[in-house]
Amino acid sequence: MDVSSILDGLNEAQRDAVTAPLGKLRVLAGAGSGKTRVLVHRIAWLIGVENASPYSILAVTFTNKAAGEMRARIESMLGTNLATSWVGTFHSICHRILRTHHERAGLIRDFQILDRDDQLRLVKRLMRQENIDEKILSARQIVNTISQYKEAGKRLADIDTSAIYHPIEKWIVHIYAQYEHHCRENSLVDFTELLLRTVELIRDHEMIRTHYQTRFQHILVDEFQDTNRIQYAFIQLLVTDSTDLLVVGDDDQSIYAFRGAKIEHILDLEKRFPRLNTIKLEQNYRSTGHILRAANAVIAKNSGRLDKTLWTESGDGEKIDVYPAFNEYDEAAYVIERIKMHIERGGLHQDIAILYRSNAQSRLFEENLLGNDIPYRIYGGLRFFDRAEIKDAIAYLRLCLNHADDVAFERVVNNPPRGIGQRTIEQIREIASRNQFSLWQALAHAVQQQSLPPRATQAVSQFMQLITDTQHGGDSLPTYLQRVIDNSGLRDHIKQQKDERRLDKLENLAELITAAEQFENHLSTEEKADAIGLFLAKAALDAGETQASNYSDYVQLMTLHSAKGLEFPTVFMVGVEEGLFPHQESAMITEQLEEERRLAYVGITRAEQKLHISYAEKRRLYGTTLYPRASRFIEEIPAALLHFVRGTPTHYTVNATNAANATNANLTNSASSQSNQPTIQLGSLIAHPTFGEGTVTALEGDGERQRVQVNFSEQGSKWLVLAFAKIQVLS
DNA sequence: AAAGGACTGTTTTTT
DNA sequence: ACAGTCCTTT
Repeated sequence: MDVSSILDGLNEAQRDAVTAPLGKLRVLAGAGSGKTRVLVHRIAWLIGVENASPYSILAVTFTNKAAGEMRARIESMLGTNLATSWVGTFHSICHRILRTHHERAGLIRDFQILDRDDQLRLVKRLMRQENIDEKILSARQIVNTISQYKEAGKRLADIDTSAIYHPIEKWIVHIYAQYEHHCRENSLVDFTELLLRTVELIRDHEMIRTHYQTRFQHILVDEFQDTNRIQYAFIQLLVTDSTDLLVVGDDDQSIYAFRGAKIEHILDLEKRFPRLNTIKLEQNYRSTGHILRAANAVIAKNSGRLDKTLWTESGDGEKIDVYPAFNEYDEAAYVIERIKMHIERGGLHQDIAILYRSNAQSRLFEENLLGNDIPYRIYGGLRFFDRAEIKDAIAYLRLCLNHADDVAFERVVNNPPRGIGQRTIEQIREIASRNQFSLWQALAHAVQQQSLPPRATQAVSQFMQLITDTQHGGDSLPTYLQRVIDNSGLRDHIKQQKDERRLDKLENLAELITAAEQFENHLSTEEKADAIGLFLAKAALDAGETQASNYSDYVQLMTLHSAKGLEFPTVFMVGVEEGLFPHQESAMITEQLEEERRLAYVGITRAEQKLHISYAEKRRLYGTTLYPRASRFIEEIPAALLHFVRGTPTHYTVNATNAANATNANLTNSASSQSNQPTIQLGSLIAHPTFGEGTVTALEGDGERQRVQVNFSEQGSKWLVLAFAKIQVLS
């Protein structure tokens, strides 16, 4: 691999980053500035020029997708396979370490991973056992607090229980204790535990620590602004004075504080590494000048930034269209209309993304896209391995392999229903906890002692028979999985349901077999021996395809958060209103408001050619009606970059009284309740209780949407919706 | 074991 | 408003 081909096509800053001397380097990569490129080329540089062994490289990402892309790009660039480098998510890397040193970590080799759903089930069960009322303290709250403790590195021993006076907190700690006990007994590890246990392992075992510190001479971390406390601790434990460390990230795109990310990690990195070099990537290859200037202007309002300014060599492009909609229906109609125009001009659906702050906003757009036969895809939602039928099948697989897997046991013991009711299960749990048995052992015990009623004994015996009959006899992963699903009766049960998603569910089960086949095909020879264990880990750590294939022509709908890292020729940012975005809860607290602003920055910088921003002047939310103002983020964009779009003004005379009465009969005291008013028309002089007097400069819409633009002598120009504005027509 | 009715929470999400 | 969950009923 020669030097020039590694540096080909890189700009100066990118080149500086790729060729930087070994040491501690922070690359601040603005949106669309070629961040992944730098990571990929840097690794090629390390291997090709610095003669680094691929074995000495550790590259960490947050998502499986990012890890997969990075590996694929490096491999295609180098023309070799990177088998000995570790490229993966924090969680998959920690999983690998724990599996390797499972005994030292106090785990069995095939320890299982608890996802959030499993955690909740377990905590709920413990709460019932302890008679804690879920109405007073939710299982979710407990799970969240446990995660927070773990993220802070707090084990039970680190919690001073005598200093806790609040009963709720006492209960939480009490359940935490039981939860920990149960997980330790059963070799269960939740997502946060995967990281914490690894950090403790490396911290407390010098041999292991030295091994990895020596091995990983080159450590690269992507999206560093998203690291939480344990992830940061993990990196710090591996990095020594001689480690070549590259962290890449963007403080302006830190949008995950709510899940524990600490922006300080990227901001204050030089405090940890005084010799840190910093390179900023500010040239943007994605968006037009107008869009970038808007993004720069908005983010400039934040404090404590590392201060980047994006620029581009491409032209200004079009202005940003801002559409003040009458209400959310009008907003959707605007977006649909623009999409149709785009298609008529020969554009593709996949060029377009609709981005919103909260998932609930997707519904209206879905309905309208559907109604207009425009193909669309929604990102997010349930991922493949999170679907109930898939989790059921996986639970059967787990139970067949390890009868002592109580989490799997609980999930499938009466699913499909086989007459093992609540009553029986209670008895089994009782036997299990009295004798320190697994639930499976308790079943066997109960059958042997004939301590269950005859019908239950019958049902239980059949269940045990089913599981023991499905032993793993050395078949391949997909063959065995197929057998497990067949024997479980899941398929037949789904067939009998009159669920509308019945066919989808059956398809998903078939898809699971396909996934297992593909997974096994991609394993190396030595990994094949572990195929089942590795597949189970994948099912827990990689939720499967979450997005539509790139080859299909769909309009894309997603939250602003899930849009991070993506780009689209045309972007609609919708619902850009005070209360929604910035969200109500975030508006009062500076840190949270700044995070919302970063989210706005992320949204704006998704657009390549054209950005539309819309907001509704009236919106129904949670059963009430809001009359929001345009978001401050719109005001933070220089007006010269914006083009305000209005519906085609309808220049005809309307009767304010009728219009208002038709739609808003309850509004007394408004102009609507007064008769004998002159009709409102262009040039009418009107009075408004707050804005004073003004002249009508435009009229548009009809019915409930009918509104007027009024130039008030004191307050300037405003749009008012006749249906609720308290207008008095003077002439 | 499925179906109806009350109750709840409602920003963002990966692993 | 509304969807998802829990508990009751049949």
